[in-house]
Amino acid sequence: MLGCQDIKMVSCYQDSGFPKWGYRERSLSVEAKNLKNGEKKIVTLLKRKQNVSTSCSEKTRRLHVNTSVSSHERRYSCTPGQVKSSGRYPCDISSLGCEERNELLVTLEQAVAFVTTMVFQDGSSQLNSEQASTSSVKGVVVLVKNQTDHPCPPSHTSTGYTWNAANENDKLFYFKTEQSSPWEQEQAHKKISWQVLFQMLQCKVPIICFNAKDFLRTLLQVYGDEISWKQVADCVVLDPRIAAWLINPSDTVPSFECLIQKYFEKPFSKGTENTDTGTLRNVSVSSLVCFKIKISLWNLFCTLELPLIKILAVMETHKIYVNKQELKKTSEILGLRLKELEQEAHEVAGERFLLTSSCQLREVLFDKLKLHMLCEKLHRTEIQQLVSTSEVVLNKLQDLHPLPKIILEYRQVHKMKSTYVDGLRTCMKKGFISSTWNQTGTVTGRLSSKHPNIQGISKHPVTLTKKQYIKGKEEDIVTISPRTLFVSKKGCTFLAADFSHIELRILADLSSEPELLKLFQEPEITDIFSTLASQQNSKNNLSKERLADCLGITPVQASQFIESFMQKYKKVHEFTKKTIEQCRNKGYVVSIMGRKRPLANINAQDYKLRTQAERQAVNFVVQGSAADLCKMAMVKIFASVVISPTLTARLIAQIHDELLFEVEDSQIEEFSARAHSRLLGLFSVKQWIYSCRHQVFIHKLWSSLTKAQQYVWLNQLA
DNA sequence: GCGGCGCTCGTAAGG
DNA sequence: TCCTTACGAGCG
Repeated sequence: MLGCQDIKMVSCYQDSGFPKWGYRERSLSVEAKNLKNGEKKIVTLLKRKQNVSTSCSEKTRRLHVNTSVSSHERRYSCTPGQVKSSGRYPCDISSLGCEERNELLVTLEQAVAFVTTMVFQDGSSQLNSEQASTSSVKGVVVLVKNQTDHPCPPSHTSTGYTWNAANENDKLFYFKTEQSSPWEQEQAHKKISWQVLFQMLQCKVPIICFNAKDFLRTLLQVYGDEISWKQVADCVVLDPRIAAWLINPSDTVPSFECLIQKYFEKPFSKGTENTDTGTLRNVSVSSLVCFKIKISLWNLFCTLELPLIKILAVMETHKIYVNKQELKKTSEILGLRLKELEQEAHEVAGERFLLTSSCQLREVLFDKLKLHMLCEKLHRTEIQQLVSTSEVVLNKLQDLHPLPKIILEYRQVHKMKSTYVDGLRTCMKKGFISSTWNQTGTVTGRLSSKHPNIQGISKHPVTLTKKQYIKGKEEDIVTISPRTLFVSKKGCTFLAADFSHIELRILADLSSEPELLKLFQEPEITDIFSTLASQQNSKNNLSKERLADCLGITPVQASQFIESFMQKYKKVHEFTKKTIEQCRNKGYVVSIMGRKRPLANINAQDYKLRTQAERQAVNFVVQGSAADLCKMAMVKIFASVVISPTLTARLIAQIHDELLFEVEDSQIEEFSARAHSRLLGLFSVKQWIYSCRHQVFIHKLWSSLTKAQQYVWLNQLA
């Protein structure tokens, strides 16, 4: 699988606290005179190797060419400056004199790549901490790759690496981000730091960093006054972790060390013992990582995932304000309601028990009341195969006893309180929240968010039917809608741009079923259709009369509709069969943008495992492709805001098929129009909170596009 | 004996 | 169906 056409990324790093780094016979001592223990740790170097195969060299070189044109031009138009602390010594830039600082800035202009690593207070770094360290950031180490010659002579076998990790022209420096010294000195240091960073960001030379998102976010947090989010959005970052995840989204890479383990300790190509790895394995001080991205993933990596890093970093630095008073009030109201429900439940059950415990509830419902005797085929739990107490089961038991209904309401209210109200409060600092976005947390290519999980915030309001919460006020209906707890900044509005039935559309396209595609061209039918599709069980027979009634069409038309519906099923079945077949042959499936998911169990003996893998394969193609499109939309809309001199709209969340923005009221029209034009109207843009005060922008849908436009769109992405 | 910690399980929200 | 996060109970 990993042949010479692979793009190679090579990284050298220091895995002990020892303040020097070695590289094969060339072991270079770093006298970190200006650094403290923890700061000495890190030297990273990551270098892209030039491709060897002529047939793909064009492709692999693209990033290099694209990103270094400007610096390349500059490089030959001026004399390289000599920075005193040349190369091997990570000098603290605060110790530099005025001239030396200028020299440093000149050096930066000539760089072809930067490799950065954050160092934390506790002495750990981005390379040896398990995950985003909770410890605060102390400083940043930067390696400036400054070679004017070609990085590596081409080699013609996968074993013939020429590791050219350290170049004489490379510079290494360090700057603090924490406040420690007296104010004036601090300001001076801060100034040079952000000048350096400014230079790094705007020169469009790749910044290579493990966990690059955390790095960029920190920059925005520390230098937020000096460096704008649009500047950060403009830089070029590379993150080996993302690359590893693209190669196989299933294996998690918790740390840089794991990355090395996976891509270095193992032989690169089967059968041949790499002489370089053999040598290097013996070098106990440093390790190397080499990971590879197939050509097929390169485009996805560069056009989608890398730009996303910056977008997520910017999103994480945006403050989403929360209505604190409302939060407190609703928490109390919900708490009261829970108490009431608890009491009611105890009364009807005839005993006290813990309502939140499914075990205890099971005892009451089935051991004591024997309700399962009166109802057939109740769903069971996954592992222990006990009768479930899930919503579905409770709904079935509703008419047999008053308890299930009480439990259902209790659960609803409890979920609301614990997750959306109290949970949100624990994520808050000073009246606002910022989610953490994980780009490599899913196997399907989706994003995930946590603290709080903004993607999981309930859409639907809960209404409390009980009264007398507030004395004297006979309020008997209170509705609580979690999304309204978020408040936009003054003079701004939350706007949501969302795809409509994205996965179904993708299925239509992938199964290339004309009947199905046609359905999307009739907007009125679309909704009903999708409702039917989601509700319709294969067993549940749909009569043409009922459908005719439902759609307001004649039974003849209805039966035609049903036929096309069944036709769709047939085509979809063919699609799933084809997908599974491909997966069996290749061992993996791909999405429309080339995202991969290997499925080891696809050829398993075990029926259960095999069929699960089959479902996963089909699901991946659809869900993964949808994720591709949504990410693409994100990148495009974000970019259009970044290049606009006027727009200030902030992307604040992605809820899979929906993008949430905070837009200045005066810019709503302009923003909507731009979002719309960028995506050929695939999005509808409307106010986020679904209390739907007014529709801001009426969209054109996919369905209203011509076939040609649809193809343009899809081809653009493919 | 008790509380903290980490784990699995069940449930339910998002898509 | 599948894939996420979050929460609480219960166990060791």
